[in-house]
Amino acid sequence: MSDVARRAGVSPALASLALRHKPGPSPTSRKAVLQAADDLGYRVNTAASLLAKNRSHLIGVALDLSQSFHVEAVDHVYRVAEAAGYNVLLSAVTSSRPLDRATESLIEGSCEGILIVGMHSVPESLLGSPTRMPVAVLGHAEWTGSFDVVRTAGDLGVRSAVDHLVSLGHTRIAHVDGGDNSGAEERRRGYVEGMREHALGDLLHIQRGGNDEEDGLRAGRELLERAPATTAVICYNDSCAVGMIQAAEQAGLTVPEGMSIIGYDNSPVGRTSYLGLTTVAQDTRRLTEISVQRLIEGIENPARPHTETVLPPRLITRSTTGPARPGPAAITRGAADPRLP
Amino acid sequence: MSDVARRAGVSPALASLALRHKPGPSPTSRKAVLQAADDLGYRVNTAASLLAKNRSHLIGVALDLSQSFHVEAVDHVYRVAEAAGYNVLLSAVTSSRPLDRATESLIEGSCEGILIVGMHSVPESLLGSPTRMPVAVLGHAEWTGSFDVVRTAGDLGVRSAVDHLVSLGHTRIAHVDGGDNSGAEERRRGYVEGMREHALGDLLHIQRGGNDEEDGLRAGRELLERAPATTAVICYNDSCAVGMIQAAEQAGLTVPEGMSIIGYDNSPVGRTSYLGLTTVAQDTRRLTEISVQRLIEGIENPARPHTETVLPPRLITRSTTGPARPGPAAITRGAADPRLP
DNA sequence: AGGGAATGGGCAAGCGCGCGA
DNA sequence: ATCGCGCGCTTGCCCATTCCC
Repeated sequence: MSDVARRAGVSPALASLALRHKPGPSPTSRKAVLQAADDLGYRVNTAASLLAKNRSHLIGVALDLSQSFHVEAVDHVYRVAEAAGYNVLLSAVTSSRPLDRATESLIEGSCEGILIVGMHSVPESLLGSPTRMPVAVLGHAEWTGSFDVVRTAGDLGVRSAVDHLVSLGHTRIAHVDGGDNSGAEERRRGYVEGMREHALGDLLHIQRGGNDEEDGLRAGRELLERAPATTAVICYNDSCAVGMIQAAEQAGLTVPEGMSIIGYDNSPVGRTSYLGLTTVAQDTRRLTEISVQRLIEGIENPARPHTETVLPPRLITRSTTGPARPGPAAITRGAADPRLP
Repeated sequence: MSDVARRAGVSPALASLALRHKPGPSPTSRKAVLQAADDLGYRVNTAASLLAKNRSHLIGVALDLSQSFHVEAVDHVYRVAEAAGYNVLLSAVTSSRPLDRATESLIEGSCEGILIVGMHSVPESLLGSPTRMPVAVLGHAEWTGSFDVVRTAGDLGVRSAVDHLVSLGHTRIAHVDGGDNSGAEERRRGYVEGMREHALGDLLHIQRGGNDEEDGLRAGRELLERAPATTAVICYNDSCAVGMIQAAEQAGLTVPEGMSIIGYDNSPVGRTSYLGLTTVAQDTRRLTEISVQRLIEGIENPARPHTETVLPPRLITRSTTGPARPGPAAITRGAADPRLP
C-alpha cells in the first residue's frame, strides 16, 4: 500500500482511506490513489486488513448442496448479505463432511456469524462460550433460544394439501413421510391433524418414505400393495413424489385420474411442464432474507434475544391432483396423456 | 496465545510451535500447551497467522451449484484438498453473480489458487500480472497454456453413443445439442464424426436443445415433428434427455421400443431405477482429483508449465436404448411398462 | 576434563493495514 | 493530510543446557 501511496504522492494512511472509499481524502488525492492502485495492480491484503480492523464482515453458510432448496437459498443469501455490506463464505456438508467440520472451517475463515441451512441440530461448539458465535438456522431446528430459527410451518403446508384433496372428494389419503429427515416430523403431524379435522382419522395411512426418488418409488410400491384403495398421496418432498408417481404408473394408475399426488418444496424437478407437480411451496426467498437479516442483527447486536420465525407455506396446484375417481382405479394408460394440452 | 503460553509456562513462540504440531517443543511442553489451549478455549487467529506466514493453504473453487456435476465434484475437492493439506473456499456462480465476481471473492478470501468448474472462460483478471494466480479448469475451456485444464473427451463419449446405437441397428440417429453450453460444441462434433464414420452422414439431424428438461422437451417435440422417422436420439445431457423422453412418450412412442435415448453426465436424475437412462459418464472423481492435484502443483511450483488433461468417458448402458424398431413406430403404451421388471 | 554437537527454549522483528492522536 | 502504534502471530537467530566423543 505504501507503494501505491508513494506513486500517488500521499501517505499510506490516506491511501488506505481512499481505497476503502472512506471520507477524508480530497477528490483529487482520492482519484490519484485509485489510479495508482490500478496501475500497480494493487489489492488490499485481506489478512492484514482483518487483523487491524478485527472485523471481517463475513457471514458463513453451512449447507447441503445435494438439496435443491439449499442451492436456491444460496442465491438469495448472496443478495441479502451483499446488500447489507457482508460477504459470504460457503461450506458444504456432505456424506463425508459432517456439519461440525463445515462450521469449523467457517470459523477458521473468520466469519462473524453462521447460517445453517436445513439441518436439525446446531453443533454445541458454536454456542458454548468462550467461542460463542451468532447462529441462525434456516429450517427445522429445535429452537432453544440460543440462536435464531427461520422456517416454514410444515404442518400447515401438509394440512392445506389435505384440505385441497378433501375438497376434490378424496378420503383415502395417504402420507409417504420423510422418516427422520429435516422437517419430516412436522409434516407428519400436519397430515394427522388435517385428516382428523376432516374426520378422516380412521383412514390414516403413513408409509415410511425418504427424501429421494428411490425412496418414493419403494414407498409407493409398498403403499399400493398394502392400501390399494388409496386415491391420493401427500409426499415428504418433490423427489419423493416423483418416485411415487412412477410407482403409481407402474401399477397402471394414471395421475391424477387414478391417483392424486402432492409433493413438497416446489423444486425444479416438479416445475417442468411435463410433470406439473402439485406441491407445497416454501417461500425460499423470504425465508432466506429473514434468516440472513436475523443473523446480521445478531452479529451487530450480540445482546439481542433470539427469535423463531415461522412463515406460512403456499399450496401450488398443478396437474398431479384431480377429483377422486368415482369407481375402481383406471388401469390403462393411453397414448394421449390427459395431463397435457 | 500469550495467555496460553503463560498458563503452560512457556514462551508464546514455543506455544505457536506446539499448537501447529511443528518440531521443536519437547513432548512435555507440547502437551502442556495443548492442554492450556483447551482449557482456555483458545483458537488461533487465522488472520494474524496468515499475515505472518503469508500462506493460507487455501484453494478457491468457483462453481455453479445448479449443476449436479459441480455439486458432485465438491465432495471430491474437499477430499483431495484436505489430503494435501489444503482447505477449500467455495464461491457460487449464479444467474445474478457472474464468474468474475465469484473469483474476486475467492481472491479476497486469500486463496492461493483457483479451481473453476465447468465454465468455458477464465476471467482475464486472474491471469494478467501482477495479480497472476494459479488457475485450473475442470471442464471445457479453451486451453491457452496459461492455466491447467482437465476435462472429458466429450466427442469420444458421443461417438461411443453413436457406435452403441448403430450396433443396435439404428441409422436415423439425431442429436439434441446443448447450444453454446459448456462442452456442447465438442459433443456436436463427436456426433457428426461418429455418424460419418458409419457412413450415416446423410442422416445427420441436429436439433437445438439446451441443458434442462424444458429444453429437451421443446427440442423433442420439434424433432419428432420435423424428423418423425428418427429412432434414436443422443442428448446434450441427462436433464435434456429426460425432456426428450417425455416428448417421445407424449407422442405415443415407448422408450426404448419406439425410440432409443441417450443422455450425458450420469446424473442422479437418470440413475433412478425407474428411468434407467443410458448415458455417457464422466469420471467425476478422477477429473476432480487430477484438477485439484494440478492446481496444487501450480501453487507449489509456479514455474511448472500448464497442461491439458483429457480423460475418456464411459458409456453406461441402461434401459433407454434398445434395438431399432423394424417397422413404423409403436404408437400405444400399455399399462405394463416394458422397461420394468 | 574439555570441546562441540544436539536439543529445548526465548527474544524480538516484522507481516500489511487501520485508527487515534 | 501525516505519524506511529499495535492488531496476533510466525520465524530467524541466539542462548542455555545436556550429552557424547
